[in-house]
Amino acid sequence: MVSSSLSKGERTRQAILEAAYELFLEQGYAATSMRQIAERAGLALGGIYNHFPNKEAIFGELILDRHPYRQVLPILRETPADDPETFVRAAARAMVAELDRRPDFIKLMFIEIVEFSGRNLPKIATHILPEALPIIEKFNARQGLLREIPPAVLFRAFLGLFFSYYMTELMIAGTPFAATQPEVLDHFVEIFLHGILKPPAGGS
Amino acid sequence: MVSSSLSKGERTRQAILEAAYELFLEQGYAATSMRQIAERAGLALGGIYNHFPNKEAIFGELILDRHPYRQVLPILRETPADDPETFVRAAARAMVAELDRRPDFIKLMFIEIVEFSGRNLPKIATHILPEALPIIEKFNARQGLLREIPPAVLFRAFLGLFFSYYMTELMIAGTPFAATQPEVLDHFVEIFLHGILKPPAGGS
DNA sequence: AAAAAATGAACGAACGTTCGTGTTTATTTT
DNA sequence: AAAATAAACACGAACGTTCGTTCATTTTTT
Repeated sequence: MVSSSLSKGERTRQAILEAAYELFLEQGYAATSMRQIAERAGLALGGIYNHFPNKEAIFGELILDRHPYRQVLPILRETPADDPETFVRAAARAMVAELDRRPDFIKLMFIEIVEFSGRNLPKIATHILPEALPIIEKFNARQGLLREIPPAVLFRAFLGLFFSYYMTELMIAGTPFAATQPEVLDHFVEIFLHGILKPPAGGS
Repeated sequence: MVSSSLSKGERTRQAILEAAYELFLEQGYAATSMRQIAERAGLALGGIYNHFPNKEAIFGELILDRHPYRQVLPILRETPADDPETFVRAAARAMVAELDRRPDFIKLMFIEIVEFSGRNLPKIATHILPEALPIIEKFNARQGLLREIPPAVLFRAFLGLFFSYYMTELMIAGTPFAATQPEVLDHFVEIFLHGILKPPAGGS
């Protein structure tokens, strides 16, 4: 009998989490039944309760581990930060590409907000803070080249602007506005770096 | 008998919509039952079906009329646009204040995304375009003072940046990070106007 | 042999919707 | 103005499903 590195119990536990994750994303939390989870995880209905006390416990474990920040922060951490301009440019691209690759992380957070009234948000934020610090430090390290704005605020604005870029891109897909030019992301980078105002005449 | 300006039928119809609206916001769509809606609207269960063919039709009507854009666009339209700088400053404040006043509009949109997989988004976008045009025009009118970025993109970046400001403000309320300084919004305005980079020496 | 995991029938409760019936409002005919 | 008819609205029991959870039992893993 081939033995896995994980115990049998741990393996079905993971299968339950993965099945629930997929179903929550497809249908939301309330619309997903324990029977569906059991079926997709490949075990009988009652078996779930050997691993989780109830339905909400499954969601509670998922929301801590799969969250857009958990998805995006590692990407940003690995983006080289030689100077702010190239960092922002590269980081924006990498972040949007990653969200595009796995849009599901965002949806799980929305489910949390909609169906749990954001009850778990504080726990999530606390859970994630350590990962955000090194990236904030990237803005801090080049402070000499930046306006006098706290690095954490710069970071927050960065996340917000490009996160919303991705969200609106999603929203208008399949609408009459969908004639979106590919350079819009570049415009966003431009705004983040230099602002919307025309530079005073003669400037660089 | 005191007669209202609305017919009896129209009045209970509105009562149903209002009751459903409140309940959807409190619990989400799937977790709200027709019985709850009937009770809060003050009529019997079956009576709902004299006004709506089914549950989804109630939501479909709500999502068209109550949407963060519908809430925010009128505010922005009334903000004076003498020059871009004061316009952005005033508009950002007004927009955040309005979201703060009625946070529920946002949640309804999240419900749409989570529990209907954004199925209604194209309809919503089309529905709202006419209201957005005059505001985009505000950016366009002062094009001489702005970088060469399409006005619609400027508008989108504006909405995205300050919308996300509000969202993150919401998220960190009640967390250890909540020591947010009131000037963060000013920093966001600064970034939107001038960017994050320090101006070249000797600049304005 | 003991513990852990899997099974599926069963439970009571709640779900969205239908339906027959009664009641109120509106419209038409006297 | 009154009476008669039609249309709209309100009711709540009932239908067939499905829900989350429990449980006694069997199978598999330690």
